[in-house]
Amino acid sequence: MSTHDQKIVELIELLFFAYRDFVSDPDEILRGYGFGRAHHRIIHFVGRNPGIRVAELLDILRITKQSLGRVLKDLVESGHVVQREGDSDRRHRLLYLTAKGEDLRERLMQPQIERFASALDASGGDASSVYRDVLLNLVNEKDRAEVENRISRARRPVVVD
Amino acid sequence: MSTHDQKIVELIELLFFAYRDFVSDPDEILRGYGFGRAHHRIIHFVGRNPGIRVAELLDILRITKQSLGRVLKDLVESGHVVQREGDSDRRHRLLYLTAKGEDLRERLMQPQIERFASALDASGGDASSVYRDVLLNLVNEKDRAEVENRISRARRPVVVD
DNA sequence: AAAATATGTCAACAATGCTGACATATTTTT
DNA sequence: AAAAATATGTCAGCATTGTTGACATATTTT
Repeated sequence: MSTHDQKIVELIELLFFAYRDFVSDPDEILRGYGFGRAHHRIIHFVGRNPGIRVAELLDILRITKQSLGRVLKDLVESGHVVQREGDSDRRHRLLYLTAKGEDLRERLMQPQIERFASALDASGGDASSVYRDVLLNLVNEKDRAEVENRISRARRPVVVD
Repeated sequence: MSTHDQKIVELIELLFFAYRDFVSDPDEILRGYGFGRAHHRIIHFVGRNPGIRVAELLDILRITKQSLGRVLKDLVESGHVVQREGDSDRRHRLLYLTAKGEDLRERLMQPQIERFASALDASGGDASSVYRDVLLNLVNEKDRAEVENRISRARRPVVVD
């Protein structure tokens, strides 16, 4: 194994450690609600994509309808998410966060924002853009354009009650 | 929310997408063995830390003894991992990969190395070191020194049969 | 009218976390 | 030497979140 590969192995391992700690803060908050990581993902992506369709959410999360359904049901029942009939196509169920859902989304995100802010700060310069490039290029080539588009799309400030 | 925070939210989301795709290659390989992600983690960290103690592995993975035990048993039975009595302390069970285990470790790692190599390449310059810094700084402050030490520790080329 | 699509639901199962209790062997402390 | 602490293993049971496959309903497209 080359020196170059050795360095990469260190990055692979670091990604594990970083991810491990990165999700630990929200995990702890979620416990207080009786929710898990799956709930977090839904809250996050619905919040960032108001009016998202179920099929889109499935494509982002790469899980099955059944897995999503179970967890989504919890969130609708707890009043964090609402479903609306599609306008152009009434088969669609468009998903939105309620004010309560949006509050939770922000609460879960807060420690992650702080963690990233410190990490970028400690890493100096324009670490942010380099780091962003690498992450984006780790995504499957075929999904890269879509992901880039999705993350940078300005969020419409829609909260439904 | 500030522009700065907006940028960070994009990174948070990207981390999800990158991780999602990053683990997908090994996941597919593992299916062929009837193994899962938990098996991969053990194979990886035992391979990188030959002679590691059970307690250390638990600390890295942050799971319980029971969760580890179940999966570790599979790997011992399949002949990928062996346990040896500790030399200085005979209560210890030191873990090693067999040649078969080492082969699998490398096979699982290969697509991840390639993915990283392309991503770093596409991100130009010394993306590697910046990226590394950010990841390391995402790790909990109290664990950072230990993680840094662990990942950069040259692996003793020990394979036991 | 028929076919395709979007969503929901049921039942069963698998992987991988968890808690709590307890057993054994070994080492450390008293 | 006896007692306490430590490292590991194991049992039983349970929770979360993933899976497959089948089928139901409403709606849109052909």
